Amino acid sequence: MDFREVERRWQRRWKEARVFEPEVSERKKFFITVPYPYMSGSLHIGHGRTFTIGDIIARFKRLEGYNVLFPMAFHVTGTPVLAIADAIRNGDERVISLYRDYVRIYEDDEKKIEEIVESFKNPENIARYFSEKVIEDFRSMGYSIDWRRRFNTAEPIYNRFVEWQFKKLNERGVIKKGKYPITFSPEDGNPVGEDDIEDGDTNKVTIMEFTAIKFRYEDGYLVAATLRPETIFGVTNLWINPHGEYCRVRVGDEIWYISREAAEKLKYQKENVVIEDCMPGKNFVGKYVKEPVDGRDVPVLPAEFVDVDNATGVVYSVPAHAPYDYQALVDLKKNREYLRELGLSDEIVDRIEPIKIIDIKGYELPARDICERMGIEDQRDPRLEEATQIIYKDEFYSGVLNEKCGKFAGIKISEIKDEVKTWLKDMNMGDVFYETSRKAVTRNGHKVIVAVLQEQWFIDYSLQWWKDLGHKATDRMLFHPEKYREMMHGIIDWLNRRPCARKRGLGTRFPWDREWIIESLSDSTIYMAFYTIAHLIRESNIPAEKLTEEFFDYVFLGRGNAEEVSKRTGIEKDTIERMRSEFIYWYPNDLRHTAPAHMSNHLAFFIMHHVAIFPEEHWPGGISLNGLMIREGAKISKSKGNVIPLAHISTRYGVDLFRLYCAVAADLDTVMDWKESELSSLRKRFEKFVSMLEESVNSEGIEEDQMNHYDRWLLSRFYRRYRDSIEMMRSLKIRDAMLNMIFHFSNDIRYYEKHAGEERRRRIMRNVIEDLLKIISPVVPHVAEELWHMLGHDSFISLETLSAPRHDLIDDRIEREMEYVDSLISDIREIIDVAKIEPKKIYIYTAEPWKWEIFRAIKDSSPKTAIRDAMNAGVSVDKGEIVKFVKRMLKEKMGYFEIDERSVLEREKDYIERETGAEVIIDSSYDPKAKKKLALPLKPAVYIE
RNA sequence: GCGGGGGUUGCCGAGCUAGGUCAAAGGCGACAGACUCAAGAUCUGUUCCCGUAGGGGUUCGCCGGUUCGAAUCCGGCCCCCCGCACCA
Repeated sequence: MDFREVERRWQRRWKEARVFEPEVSERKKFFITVPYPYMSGSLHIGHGRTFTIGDIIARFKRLEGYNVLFPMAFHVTGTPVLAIADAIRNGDERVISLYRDYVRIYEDDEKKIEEIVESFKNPENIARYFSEKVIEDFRSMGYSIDWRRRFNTAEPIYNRFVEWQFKKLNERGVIKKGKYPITFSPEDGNPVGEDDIEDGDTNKVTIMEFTAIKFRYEDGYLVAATLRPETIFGVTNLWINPHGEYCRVRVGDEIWYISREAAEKLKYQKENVVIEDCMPGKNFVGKYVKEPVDGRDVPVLPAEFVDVDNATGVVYSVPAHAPYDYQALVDLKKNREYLRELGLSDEIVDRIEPIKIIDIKGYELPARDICERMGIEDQRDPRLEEATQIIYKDEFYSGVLNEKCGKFAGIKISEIKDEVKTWLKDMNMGDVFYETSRKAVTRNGHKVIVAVLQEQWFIDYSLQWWKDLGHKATDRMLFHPEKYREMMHGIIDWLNRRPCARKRGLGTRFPWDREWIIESLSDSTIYMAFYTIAHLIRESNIPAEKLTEEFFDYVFLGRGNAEEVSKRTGIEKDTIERMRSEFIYWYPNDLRHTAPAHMSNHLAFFIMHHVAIFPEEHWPGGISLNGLMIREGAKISKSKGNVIPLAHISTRYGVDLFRLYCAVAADLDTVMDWKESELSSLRKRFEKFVSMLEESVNSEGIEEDQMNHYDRWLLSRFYRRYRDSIEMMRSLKIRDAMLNMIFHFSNDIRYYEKHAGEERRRRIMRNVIEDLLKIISPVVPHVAEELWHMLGHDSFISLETLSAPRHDLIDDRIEREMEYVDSLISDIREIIDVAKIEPKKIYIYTAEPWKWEIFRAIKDSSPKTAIRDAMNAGVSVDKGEIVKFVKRMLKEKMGYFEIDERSVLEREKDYIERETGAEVIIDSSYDPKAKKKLALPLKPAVYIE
């Protein structure tokens, strides 16, 4: 078979006959989506896996009788396409050569390639060029996509849809504007992402929220930052670095004293921050500040461990619970000379005693206890970090605030921490100060700090009602593999406020603030709804302006009426009604197939946005996922140079072969390793399988009354596999189904041929070929279509429906008999091998009838009652013999199944002789080694000479 | 750190949600035989260890437990992978 020719022919005919363009009908429907690809380049085999699996599912659903919609569109919003166009415009050689390579996949003429890449200076051309190519690529992969419904995410009609989405979200009160902390580089004046940070990929930088507590000092506050605001009740003093530089800072109408570094950072976190004047840290030493809760006076003391470049550069001391504080205090008390140098009296430190505010089992005074246990003797000891971690963890989970903590007394830290924080803020005793989790610089060596965006639009996923709905949907949906359901629950819990607008990139303008562009993950959440009407918008040539809020309200939510909407928008009433019914018919999206990488963003938003906007009956039906594809053990990436473009599949491998490989190489949820060697061995086996099928096309099947025992065996095997495979496909065990139907069944065929010969194999295969082709057609549609037509059908197998499995042909007995013979043959082989015999004659002895009687009697017995049951079977044989026999049977763990051993052996005598190369004699009275008595039911005794 | 997943015989990889029929599917690799002048391809067999009669022994990350019986259930430990937001 000329696979390439076959692929092209059927792709052409599918297109001509519009077989994958489903219409609204009475039939049950199935709406499957695979996320649209991002159009910044061409797609490769790795992407191909996901789309291929999606297509296999779509095609299988058609076989099950569903009216299947599988649409596709193109994602172009966001910054990457823009960035690429910029780079090409700026003559960035790396990018230009990368894009030359991409274009070279499709074009031969170097001049033309140059022209095309030149045109990429305009980002729209990039999107357009690759969209067109992807359509070709997907067609060449045989994907059963309805292309009438395609669109790209930068089109005006789609922008209108995204605007509508945001208006609906706003109705629900989840679109908010406010402050938002991000990592930021003051020198670059830009936000920095993980990619921009030195070692950001390996050593993550997260944003920590410190509570800044205001201690009254002179005309303002000395502001100390802490991650443990609940310890404020145990504060004994403040620590300041005497060598640091501290500033008087005007923050709104307050005066704060913090380190210079902190002041610089604060400018990016609060409005109206002005540094007024700076002084050395030691100026503060020995002064007293007022602790805000009880108004106690506490001293400011010097400490070397205080880092002016961490948070506010001022920390408060809780020596009872913080190892650093405890140790610093101990050091200070020991070091009188140092005190004098700084002009401090002994008394100021001697008066300080740790205030214990947390009760916890196993500690008397936690900070002291841990320092003593670890043998820490100095505040510069690096193990203090570890000690802090230990105390923090223990206190957090099992510590309880004691009577010194006012209204928080008696509550566990883990339960009260956030409340203390809010309380401090509400009482204006505290504020928030953000700091990075570690000192970080950008790749150009610029300092990374936390900035707070003051006017950021975001979607507030933290709302409880919303999360509740998300969980509810997650509980009802289908997840495959099932383990992702748990993960989704976790992700929904973790979701928080998320910025949804940016200043740059392609996309939809923010409806209430045209300077902003809706961020491109937020515009790709409920777009499956848009597929249901996209082709009608185009068909009727409806301009984007007419796609108003009330239009979408009616079509997607059934609000208002068509008459009115038609009048207001000028869109034909019929068209509007048609769109409404199209949406009603196809929605919800029954299955979304994609890769697990999208769980925490796309898929979570997919669920959340649906539950916020749509009524329950239109919530997502399910999510299925397949793992990554790697190649020869390595990640597939342009920089590794191991990319195989999707466009090369057809010529280099063959599309059906690729599809089959995707189906069988790995289970859906595991990583698939593309190995050239496996692929070539798969090709050989597949080609052989196909030509074996071709041989049967013109053969005549075998009538049922003409069938022999081997024919029935093969049909039994086939329909058992066919029945099982349908179930496997239903539960998306595509790999198991195909291994079963193609490879395991091939072994059956080979076995059959050994018994019945090649000619008869061709004929018996004609009996099953149509059902076989159907079940494998989702995976290898071109070959299946070709053979289907060779068999004389005019219909498309792609639109056929599965026949019910022939349960009447599944015959346990006949299969057991063959197993029996084969296990006997392998026993004989083993004996020959172990005993090193040149076999001439093989004597086979079947078990005596009384053994069968007992076998029958104990078939349902437990091991404990088997002997008793055997005794009661009424067999007149020596009791000792019976016990010995039953014990052996128990050991063999033989499953009960009754066959007439002797007649099976007689029938298969020739076969056994052929396989063993010796003469076979059954139940002879010649028994020189007294083997017969060793025979068990289903396990004959053997003597070889 | 938080959340999710996993460690299986030379390698890859099923089985482990419903414990026994599991020395454990399948593929790759290796070995032997058939075919061939030869190579390749194909087919057949073998591929944890021992064994001159179909048997025995030791395995499924480590330690322990439940059970007549565990790769499969429970507890602890070690190791590995993935995601963690303003980025598609």
